Amino acid sequence: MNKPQQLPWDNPRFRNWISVVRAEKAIVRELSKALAPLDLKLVQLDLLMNLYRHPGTSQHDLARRLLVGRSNITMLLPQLEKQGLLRREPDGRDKRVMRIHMTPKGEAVLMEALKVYTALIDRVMAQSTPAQCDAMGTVMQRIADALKEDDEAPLNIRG
Amino acid sequence: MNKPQQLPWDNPRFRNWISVVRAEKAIVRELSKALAPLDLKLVQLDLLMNLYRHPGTSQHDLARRLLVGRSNITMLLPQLEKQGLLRREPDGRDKRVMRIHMTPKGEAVLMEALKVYTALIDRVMAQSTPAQCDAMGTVMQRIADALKEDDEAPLNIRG
DNA sequence: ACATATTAGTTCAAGCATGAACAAACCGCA
DNA sequence: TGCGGTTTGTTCATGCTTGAACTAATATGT
Repeated sequence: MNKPQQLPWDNPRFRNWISVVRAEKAIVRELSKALAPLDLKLVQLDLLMNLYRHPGTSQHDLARRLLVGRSNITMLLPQLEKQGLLRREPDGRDKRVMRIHMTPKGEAVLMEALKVYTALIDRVMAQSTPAQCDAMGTVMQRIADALKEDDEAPLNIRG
Repeated sequence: MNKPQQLPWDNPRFRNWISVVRAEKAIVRELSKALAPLDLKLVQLDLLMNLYRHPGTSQHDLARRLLVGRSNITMLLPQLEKQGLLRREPDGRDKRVMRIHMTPKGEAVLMEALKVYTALIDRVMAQSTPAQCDAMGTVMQRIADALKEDDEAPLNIRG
């Protein structure tokens, strides 16, 4: 129909968001390349990072925190287990759940990967002030919070 | 196992970046849901947005700007062409290249999708000040610029 | 002009993520 | 105890993305 009076590209908030998307894409590409020597993919690093902060977690909780399907975890774990980065052991009380633990090798690889990761982040943020970075983090945190409320309290009408 | 003196989670820049990743993921999920009624996927919207700003572009340039493979464009276009959102016509001078143009229907759908997009962005950024949003945009722009220099192929999206 | 290199687009096999359907284990309540 | 209902993890078919070959057209160098 008729064009909107104001194109999104004239909207400062929208333009700023587009910058986010582009930067995120660029970082993902760069980080993927940087992780190749460690034989780690981004999703695998994501998993290890979560696992480090939640030792002995279940596959279900892992999937929930990583925002991926449970079946994805099922197919992701054997790769990492085969590489000796983690081990799965059945829960004693609930025979359905598998508890995931990192191995020392897993921690070592994670630390190496995190060095690469932080080096990249430090590099690309070096030209912005800490105050700017914090402002960015604040905005992002609020975005995630705003959308998290949607998921947990889906009060809006679904039809 | 010697742990690094400073874990990345203690690094403000890294923590701020993690917020970016989470926010971006959340927005992507939310936007995908919001675009479903328009029968548009995110990559398709991405393509239309690029096409709007670069009418008559070639598939090769589209792929380069969208940071996807050329084969991806080849398989993406027929869907959109079948929906009547764009048309492909051969270049008069170079018989290898196809020029992509949006149809009026394509523009209409794009505008509808952009309304949804901007509404979402406006909503999640409403609780941050314009100054904070601009700071965020500045940081992101610098990140993209820093990584653009790495790439030998200059992708000049800003027109 | 002709041989070679390069480029645009396509095809195809492989890798990944998703969600529905499923089995096993657990929970709750009578 | 026993019977539905729920939860955990797996399997499988589907769709998406990629990168390597491939064809056709163009550019380049001698």
